[in-house]
Amino acid sequence: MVRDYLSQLNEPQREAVTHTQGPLMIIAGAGSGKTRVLTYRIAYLIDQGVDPFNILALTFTNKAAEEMRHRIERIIGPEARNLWMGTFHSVFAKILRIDGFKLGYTSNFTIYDTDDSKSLLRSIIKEMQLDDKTYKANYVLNRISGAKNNLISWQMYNDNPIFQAEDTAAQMPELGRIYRTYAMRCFSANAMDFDDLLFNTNVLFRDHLDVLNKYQHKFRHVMVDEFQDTNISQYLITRKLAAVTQNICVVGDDAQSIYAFRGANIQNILNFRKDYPDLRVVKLEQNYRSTKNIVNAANSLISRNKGQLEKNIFSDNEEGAKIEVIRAMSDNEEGRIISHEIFEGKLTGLKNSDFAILYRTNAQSRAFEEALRKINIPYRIIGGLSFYQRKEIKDILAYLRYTANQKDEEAFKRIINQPKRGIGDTTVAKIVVTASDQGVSVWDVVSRIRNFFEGRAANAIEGFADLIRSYILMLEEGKDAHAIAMHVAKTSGLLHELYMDKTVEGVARHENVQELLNSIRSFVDNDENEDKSLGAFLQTVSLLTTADEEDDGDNDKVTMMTIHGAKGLEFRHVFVVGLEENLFPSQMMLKSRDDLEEERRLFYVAITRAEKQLTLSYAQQRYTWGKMTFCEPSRFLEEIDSKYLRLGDKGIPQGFETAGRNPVSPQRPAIVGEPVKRPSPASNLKPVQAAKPVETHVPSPDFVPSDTKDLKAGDQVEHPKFGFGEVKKIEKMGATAKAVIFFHNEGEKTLLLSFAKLRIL
DNA sequence: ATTTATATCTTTTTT
DNA sequence: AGATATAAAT
Repeated sequence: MVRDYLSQLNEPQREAVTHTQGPLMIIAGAGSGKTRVLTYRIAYLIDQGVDPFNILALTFTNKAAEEMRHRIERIIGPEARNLWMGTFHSVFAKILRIDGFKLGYTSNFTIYDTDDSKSLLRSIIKEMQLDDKTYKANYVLNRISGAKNNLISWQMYNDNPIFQAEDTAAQMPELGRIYRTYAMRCFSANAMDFDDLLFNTNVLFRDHLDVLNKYQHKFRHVMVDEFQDTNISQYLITRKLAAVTQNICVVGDDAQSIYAFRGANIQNILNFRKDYPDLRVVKLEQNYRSTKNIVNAANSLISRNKGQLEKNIFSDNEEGAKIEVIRAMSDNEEGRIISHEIFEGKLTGLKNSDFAILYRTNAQSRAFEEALRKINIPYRIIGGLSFYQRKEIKDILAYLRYTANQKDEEAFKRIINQPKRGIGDTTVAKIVVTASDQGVSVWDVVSRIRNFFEGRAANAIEGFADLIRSYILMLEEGKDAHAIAMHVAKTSGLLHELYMDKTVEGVARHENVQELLNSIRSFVDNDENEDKSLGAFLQTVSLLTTADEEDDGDNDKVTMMTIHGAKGLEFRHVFVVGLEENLFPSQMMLKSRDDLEEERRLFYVAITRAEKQLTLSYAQQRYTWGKMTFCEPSRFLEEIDSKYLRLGDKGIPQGFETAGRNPVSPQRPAIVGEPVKRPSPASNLKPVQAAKPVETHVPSPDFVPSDTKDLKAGDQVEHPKFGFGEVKKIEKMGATAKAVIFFHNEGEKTLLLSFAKLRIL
């Protein structure tokens, strides 16, 4: 049966949907209707008689999977529930939960997040008595992660002299040993980090052919979305799964590959051709999303990258408005201008949800938050400090993790003295030593502490052990995740501690915990989750994407996120902000990987999110690490063919709180001097009309920050960014002192004096 | 053993 | 500016 949805597709799209037997690669340009094709393809497979149970679809975020599942459900009905869909990590975590025992893991293994991994590495480095300044946990983790993503085990790493040589050259000859210890510690903690989920799946399929066989026959059709962002480890898993049926379909766009930093490999696309000689390739080249102007501008940018897969992205949409380029004096002004533009856009009938602000780093969101709040535009931030990374949440989760898995060393370290129960570092160290001396686990010592220790600390530990035992008992009785979490929150003392804390933060934290409990309840109440156990919940939670977090139901909000988070989304009007050299392209990326092309692809992704309107902005100065720095416009601004651009005729927003703003304090005479010379941008890109510089404080030419140690209340001061103000009070805390200063233009600020660039007048 | 004060570092993106 | 680690004081 051929449903009418096929008639809604163009020729290549239809081919992508109906080519169901044998390997298929879909090169899907930005906005080419990829999601629609994937959805219909699955629906079509089911219409052709394939059981949803036999279809595996790997997506980039869990949210994307859920969304697709719902779309499919609308076409083919509730059968869609049986599809296997999700991220690589979540699908293979599920498989490892079932079959991981063959590798020596139990089904309730813990998933270590990046923080856990780093913390474990830090303690290993310390134990090995290595210098933690040469061996940075971050770097070490990256190195190990890179190895795992290329399927290099710690044994192989240590056997291969090339790695030794590399590490010695980098002054870190002990990396191999660290890798070894790390891997063994994770294993004995019954824990896997993110990379292990993929690595161990590979090992499982390599060493246990019965398991491989089972899944090869189960998944008769395998589909991979965002194929350009898969790494070798992921690729090999899919290749193995599809080895029998050869029914593998990958969808990707080399121009949108932006995760090489975490091991993604565009080579996969090329390898794919070699691995499947009778591969069918379909190119989706028509962009349905954006105006001609935006599509052409994006093409003009991306054509600067070498080694593109050949394709010709075009649009039949209207010509559309030109891309607006805005120059702002400062990061704060950038926020003001853009919030103002959104305000104006809404006057023309657009909704908040039509707008998105995209930036390179999460830290950039601050200026926009402030500006939007000021004029009462609701917004939503995706990413950043995620809900599940907050301390209070991680504490509760650590209790739950420890209840599920007493070998979880990181969880143990987190909760043993949280809330305070008089068990300090020395006590913990004693326990750990005893455990390894006796050749038993830490939990063995803790749960039978009387056999080893007595005294004050032993009492506290006994109390802790009893607590945990009561939780384990609930787990064994088969109580669901919510019942256990509720009990843990109440009896651990965490909730009570937060309840007692009446500060603003304390109340917020208490609410966060309540929210966590609610979300556990909805997990348990959700009929789509068949496994309601604590273990199932924990695994789901640790693999949540930042994009997965629920919103509060009010959806008409301006969206703010990093460009990485924006993949797969589209908005009517997109602002790409912070287009400054060293910020975007990121200095870090250029320094560590020397990869301008990936940054350019990132910019390409950002641009192609826009449907009708695109605004690019950069600031001339910006506060970073408490210091004001001058910025140069990003080279990317020049890389777009200027015929698609309209250079800022909109310097500074009129009205709002900026009116009447003046660099000169009303109480002080203007300081006369040469106009401040700003370093002229190396770029030849000049806005048609210079922005009026009146809006921000221009520091006096002879600005020399005074020694602030004799600063006192009542002093008049000048600050290069905030302008003139008066000191309200000084808060001294030992060597660190803070000054509360009322700035005439900016209001009250609290400055750390060791950072503050203040001039006493 | 725990709390508080001081010193040091960080610098990106995310499963 | 923030977090986190170390040192000193309670």
